[in-house]
Amino acid sequence: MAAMASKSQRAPRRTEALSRDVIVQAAVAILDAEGEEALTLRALTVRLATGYGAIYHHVADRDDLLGAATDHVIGRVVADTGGVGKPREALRSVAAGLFDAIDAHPWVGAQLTREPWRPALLDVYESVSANLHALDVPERAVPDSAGALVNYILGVAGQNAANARALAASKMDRETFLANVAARWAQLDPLRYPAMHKAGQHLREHDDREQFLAGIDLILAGIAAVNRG
Amino acid sequence: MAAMASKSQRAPRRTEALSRDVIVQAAVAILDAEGEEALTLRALTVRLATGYGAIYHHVADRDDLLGAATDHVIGRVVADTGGVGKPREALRSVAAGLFDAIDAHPWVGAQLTREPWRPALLDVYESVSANLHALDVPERAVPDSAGALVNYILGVAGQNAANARALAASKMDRETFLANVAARWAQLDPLRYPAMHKAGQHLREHDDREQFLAGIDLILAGIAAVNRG
DNA sequence: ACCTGAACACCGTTCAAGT
DNA sequence: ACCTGAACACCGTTCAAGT
Repeated sequence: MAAMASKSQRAPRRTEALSRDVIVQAAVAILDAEGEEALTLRALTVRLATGYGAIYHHVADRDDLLGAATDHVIGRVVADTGGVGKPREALRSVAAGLFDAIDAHPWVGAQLTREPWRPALLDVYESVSANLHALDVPERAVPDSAGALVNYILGVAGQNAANARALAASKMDRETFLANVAARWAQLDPLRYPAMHKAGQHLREHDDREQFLAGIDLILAGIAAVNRG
Repeated sequence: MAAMASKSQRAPRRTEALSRDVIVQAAVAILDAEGEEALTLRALTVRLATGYGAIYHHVADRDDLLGAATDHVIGRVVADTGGVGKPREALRSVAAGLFDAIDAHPWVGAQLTREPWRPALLDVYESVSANLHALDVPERAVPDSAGALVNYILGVAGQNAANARALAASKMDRETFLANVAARWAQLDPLRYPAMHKAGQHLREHDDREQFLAGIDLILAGIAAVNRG
């Protein structure tokens, strides 16, 4: 009743000061809860109880915000895992840490690829290169080797993001979604698509994280083999 | 003058029938010329001299069209290169063919990752798996090995797309753009980013396509090494 | 300096109406 | 069956105006 007394009541406004960091955290929360396309400027103004201009005062545009959110998630992963243990273990743990972060925040997978010059990926490259160096990979072989690892990680990251989007769009639970994918593959013509047909039959026993790490090991074995010869 | 006689003259309409294929080709032309964000429904109606409904009659929505355009570009690459020569050469030539297609149509790189269940990627997986099989990779090792190769290719594809977008946005020519990237890397603190700092100094001698193929060879060497042991 | 929110230009998509 | 194009719901972004 009291609220109705004055016409055209304002929405309650926030009292604490806004900052780039507060905005980035709100963006991450929206992205985690509802995915990339749910991150609209309107949704942000509602969640932060503020106006458009306030957000644009701290952030250049939507892409800048998406990039900052990605850096926010990836930054600590690399810092926490890059220098731990022997180089081979450190490499595996950077990779696993990235996989887990992208699994928890699938939108990061799409974003990492989109703006590769951002700090997030720079840190990944640097950490991978440093560990390869520690593994006694010859200096001139480091860039190609690091590129193979990082690009592989980016590929998996992108696939994860796509899968998460598809899973969300399907509105099925994870179990039935995977069963559906397997069924679609199994239905493929076994003459035209023998490998995929077969893969459809074995999807149950498949673990994404294990396969990801197997790929890392494969590439590390390749790096070792090439530099031995 | 004659045109002015009747008020509210209609835009000239196409005489030939519209088809999904004609629409896909127009989409590819727009994507190649101006990039992904230039592909608007409005731009399509103008180019095809038709209305929105005509397009939606042949195509589910914008994502469907983007996917069909990707299949259009990738489909023939795999068909043309997958079965040529010895398995190792066939594998290299599928990879190189994909690289060249993505280099010529950078938007494909972003799209391939976005909808991985589409025919485009299915064909790639199948071709890679078949050639690994022909390389005598043990059956149970094929999925992980194919995954490593395909995800690596997708990672590079995504980077290529991002680079093309950045190059277009910068409005520099390729030469000065690369020089700028190199300069930015070279400016990085050599203590915090020693590897990237060094990479900035060698970017001139760097060939993306060579590095891509070096990565393929690295992974193939890894596959061979893991299955030998 | 920091914030408000109406207004602008532009999307993808729909659908009643036409042939 | 195939096509038209006004209309709708919704974007990101701007900017005159407020504190």
